[in-house]
Amino acid sequence: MPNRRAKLVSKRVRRAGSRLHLELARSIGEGILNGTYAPGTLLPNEAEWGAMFGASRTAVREAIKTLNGKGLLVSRPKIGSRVEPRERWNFLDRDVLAWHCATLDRRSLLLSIQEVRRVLEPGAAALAARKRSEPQLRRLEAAIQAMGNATSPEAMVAPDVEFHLALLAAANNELLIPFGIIIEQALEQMFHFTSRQHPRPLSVVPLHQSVVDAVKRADPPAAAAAVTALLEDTDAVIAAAPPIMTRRP
Amino acid sequence: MPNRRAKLVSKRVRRAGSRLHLELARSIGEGILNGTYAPGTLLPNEAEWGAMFGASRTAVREAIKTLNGKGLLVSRPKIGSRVEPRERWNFLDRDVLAWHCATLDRRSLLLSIQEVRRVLEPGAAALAARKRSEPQLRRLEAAIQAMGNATSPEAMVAPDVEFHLALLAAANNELLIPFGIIIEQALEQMFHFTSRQHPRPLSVVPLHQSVVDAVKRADPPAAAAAVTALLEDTDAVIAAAPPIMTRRP
DNA sequence: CCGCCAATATTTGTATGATAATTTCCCTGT
DNA sequence: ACAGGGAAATTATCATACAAATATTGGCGG
Repeated sequence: MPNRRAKLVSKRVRRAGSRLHLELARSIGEGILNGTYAPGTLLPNEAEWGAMFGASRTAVREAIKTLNGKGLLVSRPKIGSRVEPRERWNFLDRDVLAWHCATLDRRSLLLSIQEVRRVLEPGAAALAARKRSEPQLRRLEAAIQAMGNATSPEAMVAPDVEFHLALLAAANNELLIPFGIIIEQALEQMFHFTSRQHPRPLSVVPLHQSVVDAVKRADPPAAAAAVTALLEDTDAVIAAAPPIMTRRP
Repeated sequence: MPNRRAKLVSKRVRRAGSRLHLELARSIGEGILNGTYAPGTLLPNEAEWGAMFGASRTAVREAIKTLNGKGLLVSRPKIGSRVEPRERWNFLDRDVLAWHCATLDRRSLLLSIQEVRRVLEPGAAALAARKRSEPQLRRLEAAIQAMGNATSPEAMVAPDVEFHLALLAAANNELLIPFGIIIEQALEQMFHFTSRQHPRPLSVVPLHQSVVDAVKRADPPAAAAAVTALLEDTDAVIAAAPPIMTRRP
């Protein structure tokens, strides 16, 4: 009975609703993001992964294909799969960003994201002021209204995200859309970051409203300035939070 | 003899060096990008794709996994694979952008890209002026030197790309890195766009140099302004090109 | 001793067929 | 009319075999 594979390697209890190859991708992907498998490293081959996880080569291959598409690794016959240098990683991919978040303390992540937002969002707002359509304006106003209607802090997050995604969309440039996921991450992380204290200053709704006003009257510099003010508000919240306790639960 | 599959559907001659599943991904991906399969459409199931291309279900599944990772579609049992709405598509993925380029005329693409560059690159340069390291400065200067040494127009493209990627890297924010793909596409397309005429004005090297100067002396506003000047130069080249003949060969 | 070439071994790539799991859809019973 | 259950379609996973690609190794000749 030659190659009887040890079946007890991992008593994997598959969570319902979670596909195996997604779980494998997450597991391997997190290992890459957190440095267990550094760039340039030659990963275990497909058979070994399969043995490790108690999964078939098929499932492993599908996971690897997924990671391949995210720029985390490349595979070649006779060589195996090698971790790509970080500059090839697609940090604007939803999963990659999530796995990255799992390895970074929340404050650093937020600072890094805010930096990008300060570069991107004012410019996007200026574009929106020039190119927005009527339905896009309505979408912005609906988001603001939903923010006003929110009764609890967590009910505020979704409309806030929606507002910023709507603003990106109003810029009418599809190449900007992928940046939306970092906004989603930012606001979600902000919510957890400030959960102990007062969630957001009461000024947020007027601040958002002034963005819409500028966009509506097609005033790009004002739109950019209004967004900048909004971001400074967020920066202030981050800066005011206790510098300790930035690890997630 | 019930379901005898027609084997002669496509006399596929596989190009050397191209893996089958990559070819399938490209074929399906282009179909999605060019609107053959609109968002919300239910795609043929895996067996049907296999029959269409004369490939096995295995290869089809790997292609689908790839597209899945790029946000172009989602698959669910009993349902099949459905094309996602455009806002989920990851346009900052190398392949997606390439497939997108194949469906757009070159001028529109360039205008769209330049719009994003004007939003992001000045800000990135300002960040670089504040946070660049010594090795990053050297990388910038090496790129400029290579540009100066270029004898032919096509020899100019690579160092030009390298310069802008180095500038992005000098901003020291990994979330900006994926954006580099757009720059690569932009400069490559620019090269083809202007291939008939004088490739780039002779002023490009000094313009790049002034960016490095500002970054070196840690002057963020000047760095942003220098990059803006560089982008305006590119805009001028695009505007000056003949408005006809924007289709690729 | 060195360089070239061919055999080889290892790993991914593709094919095939079978079974499991998931979820829509319809149908039946009340 | 409605709830619940079963059938059907499709993806998900498994197992196995073979093909293709390529780094390594060993031999051969100069």
